Amino acid sequence: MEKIKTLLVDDHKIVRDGIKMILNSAPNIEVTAEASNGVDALKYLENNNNIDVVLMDISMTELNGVDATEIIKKLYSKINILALTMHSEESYISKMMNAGALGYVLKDISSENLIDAVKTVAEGKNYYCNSVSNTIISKLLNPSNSNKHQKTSILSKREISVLKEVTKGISNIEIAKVLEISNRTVETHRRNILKKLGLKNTAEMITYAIKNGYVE
Amino acid sequence: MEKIKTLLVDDHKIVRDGIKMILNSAPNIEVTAEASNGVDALKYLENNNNIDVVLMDISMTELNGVDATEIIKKLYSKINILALTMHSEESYISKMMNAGALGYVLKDISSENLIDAVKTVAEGKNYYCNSVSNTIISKLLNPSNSNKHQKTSILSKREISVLKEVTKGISNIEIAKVLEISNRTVETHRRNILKKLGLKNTAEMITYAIKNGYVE
DNA sequence: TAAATAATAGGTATAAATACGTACTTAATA
DNA sequence: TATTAAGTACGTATTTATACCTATTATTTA
Repeated sequence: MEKIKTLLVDDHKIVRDGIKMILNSAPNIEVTAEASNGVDALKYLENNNNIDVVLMDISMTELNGVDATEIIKKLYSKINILALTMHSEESYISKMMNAGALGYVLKDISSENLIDAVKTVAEGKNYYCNSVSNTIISKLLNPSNSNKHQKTSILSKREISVLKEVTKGISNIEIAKVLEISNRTVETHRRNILKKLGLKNTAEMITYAIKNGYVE
Repeated sequence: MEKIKTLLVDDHKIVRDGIKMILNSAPNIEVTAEASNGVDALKYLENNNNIDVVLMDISMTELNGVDATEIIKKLYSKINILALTMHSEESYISKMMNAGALGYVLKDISSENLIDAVKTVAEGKNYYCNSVSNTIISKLLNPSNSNKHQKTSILSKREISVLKEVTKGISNIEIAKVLEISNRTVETHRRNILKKLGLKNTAEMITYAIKNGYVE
């Protein structure tokens, strides 16, 4: 039987090493390559045509997992991607699935289930670990519950720029200078951001931005 | 030769599994137990007297790595603790070392170096991975460089309480109600926090609080 | 014991953010 | 083509936060 060839993408070497040992212990899975960020992963895929499944972390320097997933699916549609991350927030899940991931598992998964996940995704099927599928199901059953977070991706490009500037701790007037618009426009963007996300002030905005990966 | 008995504390099962395989592959190290947070780690140590080295993550629910380290060193001074985390910020390093950790390594460490680290710490000696020792050295060479972060721990208890409330996005008047003090006192605390940390507004305060582990 | 710090709180003033309404232009879409 | 969303911007008013200053009490430290 042909082994499933995987590419591990995670910025922590010791985590890669550990997962490598776990997957290599499965008879029909092989860790063929690894990368510490999205850019390195893309470089590897450019030069090699032997990967079946990519295990992708989300939080990485250089190129994050969501964007990397999107690019990989565009360039190499046959490669299946399994998100392997510590983020259980719905916004991350939907971002990764929209980007083209087939599966989504958290890092508190057991070795056995991780092996299952890789096999399932390799067959082109979806795989979610329990807590992730619960999140998805509760969203389907109670969509109003998740409206607040759903609207995350509804932020426009300009609003995201403003949000990023706000987290730097600079005033509207300074933000206006950076973005080359009026400070009144910055105010309007801030108001719309708060409205869209159901937040009420700077403090909530920044907590939101950090938790949802708009900064760092 | 007697094996070094270790306790792994990390909230992600797959990470524990991986590190377990790495350490168990070393002839004189053995992963004797594991815990997913500080509380569970303490429970294990209460009932068992067989651990030489604790590998401790920092960010965990229930009881974080810094506090857990402090408690373990007080109760079981013979146990040596190695911090194993993704945080390279100086504030985390000094917090863990002050709490009583002997070593500090990042999760991008190689398997070989991790095994070295465990052996070194087991002998009661300090171990730092390269990037960590560089951070420490640059601090010694240029202390002014780190003044801003040094002052972290200078926040008083009350100031920390206020800081935590601020990150919730509630107003001074609401914070005052929660802490049962005047809103003018809250203002004073906020002003002192900003002054001590060299920050200038709510936005910077929240970014600071999140990055330095005061919340979540 | 003298000095410093923590925790408390008020006066007064300014700066910044938020609320709500309105409005124009352009591009995308039903 | 009519409508919607994005991006721009202003008027006015209110609420919050920040900037100074001062001050009392208790505790800690030099």
